[in-house]
Amino acid sequence: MEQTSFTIPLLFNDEAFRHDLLTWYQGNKRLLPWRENQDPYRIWVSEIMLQQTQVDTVIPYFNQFMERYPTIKELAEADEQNVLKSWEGLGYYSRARNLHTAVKEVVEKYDAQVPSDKKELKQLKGIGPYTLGAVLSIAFNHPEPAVDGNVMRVLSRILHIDEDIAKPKTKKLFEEVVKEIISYEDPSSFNQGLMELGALVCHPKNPECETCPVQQHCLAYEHGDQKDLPVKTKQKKQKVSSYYGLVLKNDEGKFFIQKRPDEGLLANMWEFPIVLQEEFDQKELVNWFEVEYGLSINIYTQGKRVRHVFSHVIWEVDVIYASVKGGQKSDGDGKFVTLEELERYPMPNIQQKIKKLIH
DNA sequence: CAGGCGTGGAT
DNA sequence: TATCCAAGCCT
Repeated sequence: MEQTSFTIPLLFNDEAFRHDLLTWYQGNKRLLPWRENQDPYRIWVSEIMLQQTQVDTVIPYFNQFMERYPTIKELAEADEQNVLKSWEGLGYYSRARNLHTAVKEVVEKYDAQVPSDKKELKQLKGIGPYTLGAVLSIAFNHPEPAVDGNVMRVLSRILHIDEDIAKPKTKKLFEEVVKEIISYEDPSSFNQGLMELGALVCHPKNPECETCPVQQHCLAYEHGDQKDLPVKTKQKKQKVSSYYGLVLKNDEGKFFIQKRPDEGLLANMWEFPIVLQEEFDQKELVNWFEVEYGLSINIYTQGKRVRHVFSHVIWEVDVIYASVKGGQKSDGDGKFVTLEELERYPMPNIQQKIKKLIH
């Protein structure tokens, strides 16, 4: 039997819940860099970085990003390559490109002021339902829901909602729930309090119910089945793809790298050339490279296999070392650079692994 | 809607 | 090692 709507139980004391949550949050919130003030730009950047990324991972990136791009205008004027370099290692790189695009739009259309208007904010690249609510509530104190994984987990337990949180439709349900119980006195602390509770107390596994500030409001705790909530369907297993990765060095000791396409996986990041093994056998590599790049290479050894797990695919890259004649040629997005120059190019972690094998 | 889109921490 | 999953968005 599918549940298409949800009504908050009459038993649920939303006023007492707000009070208990806000009191706990006030006394237990972490001191985080993006909580130092309410600068909408800082809140915005932090929310983008925090998408699917843990707080401890974000902190150093956020601090360096703010040091390098203290204001919207400075970010808007930056080269995308430098923005990606600042994002290097953080993952989901389209976040950085979308943020850069959005910031430029804010400079042009809104005089470099982050719009507090819901419709204007929502139209910006990279701002979806969650980030919209987060920026509106945290930066502007608007009573808008900001429903992320924490909020769905916490509220699914509190209100005993067993809808599959992996389904888009379920998030809308939680947004409706939050609209009904959010604090109009302090929407910022309410939204952050729910997330903070999810991060510090109401863990996915082994929730610390005994010390939970809203235990008395929790239906799942009352039922004793908090470990069965939230309901979430499993993700599919990643498929493995095998590649050859070519570390090419010319007579000047420079290495060949290229820029990836402007969309798809690792868009606009740089890499040592790779090719699917199912498309070209190792015997065909020399000819393939000649045809594809117009360069004659000489393979001299095969190195280690590098394994890298992405969110949806696994790469196994056999590293091939080769020399190349001449190599001043740099048509397309490929070029020869020294190891020192290589440091300036944004490269994803899989490529960093390959780079470390150079000796 | 389902699937593409990174990385690292926790168990 | 395997699996989940973390302040999601885009197409």
